[in-house]
Amino acid sequence: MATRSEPLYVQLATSLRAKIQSGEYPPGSKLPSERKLMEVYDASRNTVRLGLQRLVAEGLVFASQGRAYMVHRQDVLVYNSSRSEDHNRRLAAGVDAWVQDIQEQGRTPSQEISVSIENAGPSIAQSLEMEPGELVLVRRRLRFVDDQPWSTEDSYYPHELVKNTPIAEPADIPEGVIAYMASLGHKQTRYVDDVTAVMPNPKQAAELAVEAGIPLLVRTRVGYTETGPVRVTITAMPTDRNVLRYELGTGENDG
Amino acid sequence: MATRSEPLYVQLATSLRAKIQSGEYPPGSKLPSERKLMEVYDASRNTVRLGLQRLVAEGLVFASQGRAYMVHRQDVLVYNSSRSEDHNRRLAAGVDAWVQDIQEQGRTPSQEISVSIENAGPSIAQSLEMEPGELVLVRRRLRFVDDQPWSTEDSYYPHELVKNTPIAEPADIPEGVIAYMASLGHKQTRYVDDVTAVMPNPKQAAELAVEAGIPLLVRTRVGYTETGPVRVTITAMPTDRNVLRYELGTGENDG
DNA sequence: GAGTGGTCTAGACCACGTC
DNA sequence: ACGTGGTCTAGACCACTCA
Repeated sequence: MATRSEPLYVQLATSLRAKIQSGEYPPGSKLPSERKLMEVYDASRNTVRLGLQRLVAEGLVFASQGRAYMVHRQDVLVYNSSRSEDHNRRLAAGVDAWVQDIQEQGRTPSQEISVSIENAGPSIAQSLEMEPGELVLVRRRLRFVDDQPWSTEDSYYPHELVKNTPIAEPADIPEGVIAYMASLGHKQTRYVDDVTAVMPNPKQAAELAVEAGIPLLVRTRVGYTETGPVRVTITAMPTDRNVLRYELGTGENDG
Repeated sequence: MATRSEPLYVQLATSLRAKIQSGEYPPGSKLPSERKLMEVYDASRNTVRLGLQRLVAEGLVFASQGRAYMVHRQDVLVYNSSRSEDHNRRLAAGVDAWVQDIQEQGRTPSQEISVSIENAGPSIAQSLEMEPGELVLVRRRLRFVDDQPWSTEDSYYPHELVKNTPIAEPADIPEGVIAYMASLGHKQTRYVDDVTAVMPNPKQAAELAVEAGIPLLVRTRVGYTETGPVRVTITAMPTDRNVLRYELGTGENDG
């Protein structure tokens, strides 16, 4: 099977992985300590750590100082991306779509909002069809579920469009930003989402409290009115607690 | 800023990361060797490796035996998920939507198909509203772009629905599976996509030739006819070469 | 063959959690 | 106080790539 024999630390990882998947170490349980595993697998501590690290990188287990390695628990909520800008639905609820999605799953959402004015970077400028360096208003939201950090959502607007409006204030907008912009004459009629995933950088890892080995799902949404793009929203969601959902019917893309 | 001073290997990673992002080590270039970095940062080899490993885990650089660490190149293609089941478009092209997407970006797509009959696992069974253990036909596709592995796509069908049809053969279906199933009386009218990301397990990493630190984007699509689900497709795409796109218009989700 | 990363050992001390 | 993981050293030999 293997060309030679596999490295010791790979064997150790394979062995522990099998025990986790078989239920010998169920979600939430502790693994034996590194020193214990040294004896069991007759390996040095560094080798044991290499093997454990592999499981951490797969997102199977996580470690923290002073405590034993623990098997990861899954607790995933669904964020329905295809209806998240639904105008009627938002108005009926009086809250934003994410808040409603989370409440429907029996959880308590909250968010911290901060607002700043920045120079558009190259990618934001391109999406908004502006020149790099032009002013954009940035609305950053850190979202919590049951007081645990859950996702970040950063929206970029051309500054000219939203200055001196409630959008430029760091507070909730009851009817939602989309509806408010429509009342200003900027009614968004089309959205393009690009979805990818990255490993968190240190800043993101701290902000969202993600364990090592958990990727971030990144959705970049550009909102268009009849005349052009007016908003870019970048949402970052740790995949150990989020699934992004799109519901599609036939006929909508036949044009 | 930091509570104390940061660990040496973190400082090393931070320093190298900055040099990569500033362009001192551009994409495709080589990093100094581990032994060289030992001198520069006055650290042991293990410590140097810890720091480099951090950059590998972020997907910034990759390593392979006998060669220097190299800064990762990006080469990303777009897969437009919202139109991928578009009936008219598929018929016009005579090829499947993924093939058309790739060709439109000036690249050469190809795929290997294999077919098997399996017992449905719990998650597949639930999606197809079957009992676990009932027979499903599995159509696995390994997709290539310019002869490089690009993504995998595994489709699951209730065996009763497709046995003794071309779908059960490991070959291309010129008009596409969706159109063929429609001609059998199973016209899919609605799709639900769940998107998440995972770190590849060893098997996936080998099959798709992904470097360490690159997450896989995983799309699970369930296709429904008027009477119920008839197909589950799981697509796995390394995020260093794929972006998933959804185009949404207002009105489509107002129900 | 020289240089690279990959694997591995056998120690040491520190920081943190739990008791 | 004790056990846990976190950081770090100073070696060694192996496997692979490239000139």
